[in-house]
Amino acid sequence: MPELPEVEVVRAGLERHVVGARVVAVDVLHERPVRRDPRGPQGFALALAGRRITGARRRGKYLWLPLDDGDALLCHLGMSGQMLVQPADAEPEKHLRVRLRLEGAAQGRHLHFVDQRMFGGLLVSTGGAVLPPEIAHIGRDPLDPLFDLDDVVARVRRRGSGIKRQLLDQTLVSGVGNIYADEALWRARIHGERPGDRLTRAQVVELLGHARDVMTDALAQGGTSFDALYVNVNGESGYFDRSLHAYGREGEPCDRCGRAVRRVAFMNRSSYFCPGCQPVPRATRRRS
DNA sequence: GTATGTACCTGTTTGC
DNA sequence: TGCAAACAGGTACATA
Repeated sequence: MPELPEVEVVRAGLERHVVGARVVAVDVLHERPVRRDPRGPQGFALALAGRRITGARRRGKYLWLPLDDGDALLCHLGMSGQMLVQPADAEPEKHLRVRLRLEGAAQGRHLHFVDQRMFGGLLVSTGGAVLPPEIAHIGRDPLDPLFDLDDVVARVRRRGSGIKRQLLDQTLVSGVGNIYADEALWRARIHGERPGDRLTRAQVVELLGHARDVMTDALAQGGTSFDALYVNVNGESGYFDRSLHAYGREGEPCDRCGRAVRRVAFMNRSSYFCPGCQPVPRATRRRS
């Protein structure tokens, strides 16, 4: 389940393996992953053909490959997306959706966009080499040198929404997904349903620091992986899941206090927290 | 602008 | 054994 660390691993892999390559031809094998490109599948393929890849950049969970004409190939991995650099004669993956045939720096190789659940996608962003306009609304992530901590803290403390929902709001702070939100909240000993406007400045600063740290730690280990869906650009799985304290640990003892980790429904998914270290706020206590 | 809920998508697991 | 429901969850969009 790609979050910021996994996307960064993919970005770094693409930077190493495909920058400088020219796209010779594009095969769109399924239309859904290019649904956000207004040109349609054929227009998408035509817009990419002949272009040279000049870089590999990222903001939050989005990554893009700037092209030599000032446009960019914008990519989101969604739930199950992969970008794989493969030999030209490689057997196509079961869920191969888009194939870019490359020459030049990646002579004889293909870039495969593989995505089982197809929440991810690709599009050619007009004039998007520096920052695709399609993701101009996405906030900077905590690993970005220009991340404005004071501004984010102030905005969090102005809203009454639960702090976990805010952590997952990519316009506020990007890159944090369900897994790392639960881990950062566990580290900060804050329950995800605590309203942002009821937290102190120091608490929000500490929480965002933990969000940054948990993603930095994951990045150092090559990203998190829970199943075969996530592999990096060379097909190698990450293994950060061994270091998780909250996510996916329902019923297991908290590593800090020993209380059983609980799971609750949250936004059509799950939240994991320690009822000892992360007390449920009073206003929502009756619901749990 | 804020707050909240839901559709999208497929493979696997769980329950009857 | 077989089928249905639940589950995983990031993003865009709708609604109030």
